[in-house]
Amino acid sequence: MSSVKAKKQSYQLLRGMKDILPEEERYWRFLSERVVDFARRFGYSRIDTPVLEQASLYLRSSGPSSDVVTKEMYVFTDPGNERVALRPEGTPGVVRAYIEHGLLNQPQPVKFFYMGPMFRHDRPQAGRFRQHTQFGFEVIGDQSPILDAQLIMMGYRFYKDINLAIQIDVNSIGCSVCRPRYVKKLTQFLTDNKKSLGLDDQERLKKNPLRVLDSKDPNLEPVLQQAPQSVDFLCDECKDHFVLVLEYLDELDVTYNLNPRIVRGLDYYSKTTWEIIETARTGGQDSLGGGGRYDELLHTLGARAKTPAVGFACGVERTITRLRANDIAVPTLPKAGLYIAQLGKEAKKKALRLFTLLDSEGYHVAENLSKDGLKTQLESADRLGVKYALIIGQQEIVDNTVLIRDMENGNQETVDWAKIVPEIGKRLEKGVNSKRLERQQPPLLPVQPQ
RNA sequence: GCGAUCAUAGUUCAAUGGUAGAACACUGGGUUGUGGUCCCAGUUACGAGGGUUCGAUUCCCUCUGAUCGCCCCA
Repeated sequence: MSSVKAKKQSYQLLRGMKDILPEEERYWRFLSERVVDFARRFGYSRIDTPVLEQASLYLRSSGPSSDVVTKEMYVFTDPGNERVALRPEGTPGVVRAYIEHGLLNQPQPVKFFYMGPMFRHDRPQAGRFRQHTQFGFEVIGDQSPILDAQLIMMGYRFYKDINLAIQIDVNSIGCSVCRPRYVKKLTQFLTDNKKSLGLDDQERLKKNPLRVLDSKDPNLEPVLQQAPQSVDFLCDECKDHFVLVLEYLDELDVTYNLNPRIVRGLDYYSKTTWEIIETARTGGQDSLGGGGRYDELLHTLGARAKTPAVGFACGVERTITRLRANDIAVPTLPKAGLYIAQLGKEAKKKALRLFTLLDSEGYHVAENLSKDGLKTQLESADRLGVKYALIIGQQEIVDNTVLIRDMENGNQETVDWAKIVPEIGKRLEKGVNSKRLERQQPPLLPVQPQ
């Protein structure tokens, strides 16, 4: 061994990345359980697609005018010399899977949900990370406006249920038939008002005029008020569709906000678009989720038949941030009802056996078998908030008993080893968290025959 | 990608051109048999690199990261 001090190398998180420590786990568990529950109730099946895809998948789908793909995507050449990308969003992968596996041969529409990491190489900021998690719902293979409405309702209900005050902003941006007419008109209008546009907005006007509607420039506000609105340019089909979406939303008692400025940042949207926005605007990143119809994307990505689709996705980190900021309680993990404390070499062995016995009986048992010192162990039991400590020391080994200590009042009772399971059963009948769900498996170890 | 502010133990904060303190947390102890209070002790930090200086945690530069705003978006 060298005595030369090795230089201490310290490692740190990559920019925009985040560790999720146990302290935050309950929020993640809570949300993912909610998502799974929603999916089950509304008939969505889970789909998990890879984080890595051909880069061209996103270039073709999300579009050359979207920053998400052109500026923010993690693209690189893999060791096999293939251009690959870390997914910046979920929809293209799901669509790819649908086409590739011929899911058009299943009863339509096909309903998917997913939850997983997305990557965007953007400058991190409040509520914005380079790796973030989205859950999303997609319905592929049906053009009915009732699906748009149902998805909007799901997002609405999801946030209502977790007590976050949100509003839904809805718009329709038309289809490949009517949108060009609108874009032309809007471009004309914006060009006429060019002197009111800031530098950023002039750039947008060239690249993607629709996005100018999203501008936060207060000077532009009065101009945008006068701007032509996409809903006034919809073709008959898009108009009928949108009217029905709104009718269904009324029927579903979903309160929404008609917002002609919701245009979304991805190129594939058509007809309905919407965003889920926190009502208590914090100024920064207040969009919790968004979605829209993408009737033309499947075809763009190689589907043989025209296949309409619609979906939305929400940000998990942002949702958790808002839950915490609003002090919204989420369930904590169930606590153990029992704690095994041991003192001495033989007792340690027997404690191990007792743990296994009780665990296989379905009890949730805590321990610090690696510790010595009874004091330390009871301290730990106290911190864990267990109802009973089961103590095994030298005396208990000799007598073949276990000492049951009530942690609330300090009362202790010695119980024969053979009776320990029924004795605990008596005491914990009233306990809420102590008994786990019954399991089918046999005990891992045979009960000690004594 | 642009701009501003910032960077000291696990956490929240101090102090200082002569290498750093506290609180909480953690570990151990207060005669290997008793927790929720108390007492004692201990571990742990100047983000990285370079420059100025006799000497840098302190001043300067670069990098890295964080926060906030813009862009964009979840």
